Amino acid sequence: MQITPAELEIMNVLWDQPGIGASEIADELKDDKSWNIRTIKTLVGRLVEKGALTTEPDGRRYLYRPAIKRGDYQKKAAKQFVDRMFGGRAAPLVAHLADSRGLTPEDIADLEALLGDLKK
Amino acid sequence: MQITPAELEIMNVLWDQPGIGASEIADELKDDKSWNIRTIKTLVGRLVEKGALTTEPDGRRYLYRPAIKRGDYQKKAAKQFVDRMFGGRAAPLVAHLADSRGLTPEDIADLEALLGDLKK
DNA sequence: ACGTAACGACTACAACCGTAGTCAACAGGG
DNA sequence: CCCTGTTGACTACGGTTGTAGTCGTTACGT
Repeated sequence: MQITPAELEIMNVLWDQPGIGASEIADELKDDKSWNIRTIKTLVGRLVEKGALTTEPDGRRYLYRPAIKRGDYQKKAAKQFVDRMFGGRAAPLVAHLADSRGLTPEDIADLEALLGDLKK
Repeated sequence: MQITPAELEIMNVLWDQPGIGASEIADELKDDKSWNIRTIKTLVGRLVEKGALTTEPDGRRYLYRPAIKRGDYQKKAAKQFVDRMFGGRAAPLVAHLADSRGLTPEDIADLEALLGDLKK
């Protein structure tokens, strides 16, 4: 199941607040993206078609919630990205992030802890 | 400059062997992708249009080489990916990779070295 | 010298993506 | 009770992407 960047914005809102309707999604996004409510409904509709969202009737409308877990999707996408971009090697990716200051001190601490676990 | 997944395959070949022609690219890819030579030429043409490749006449044909450095592109793509997928945090990405066995022991060693540098 | 094969230039075309409009039904405010 | 706004369903449409075909030219083998 392929989720496009625009669709991912919708998924992110619903992963944070599962079980809301289209207009609540629009409220949530209106500060970042200037999307017409129609656009949001189209994206939601496509996600439902793809099976990425489940629907639950709520009176005259639907409430939506993700059919896949955020972590699962992130894991798959991360693997795919590293494969395509770095031939499957993760270290160069982290090196690039470090180089572009994409790593906060917090990230570095987290990574250290993670590596400690991995070595065991 | 936007490079699509299919185009990236071409770029990867040319980053490894800059200055080859379309049929050499096809040779290089024929084991992994079953692409018609026409398809490859279309992709190459689009990359040239976009300015991602430079051309150099070689008799009756062209030789191609990347106009952008692999590392630069990787860095930009990595940042964009982490922003979209993980809200800019790198640690969760690495955690997912670790979880899906996307990290080789070699990666882990590299990351350790990298973190050593970063802490300084 | 001639046919074949390879080259670049141009064209094709369906699916997908971003962005939105139309339509008919209905719910709620005055 | 009627108007207005909101909802889902369906439709639209230009641009991008993947995948390739056509055409005219030219180099090379025989």
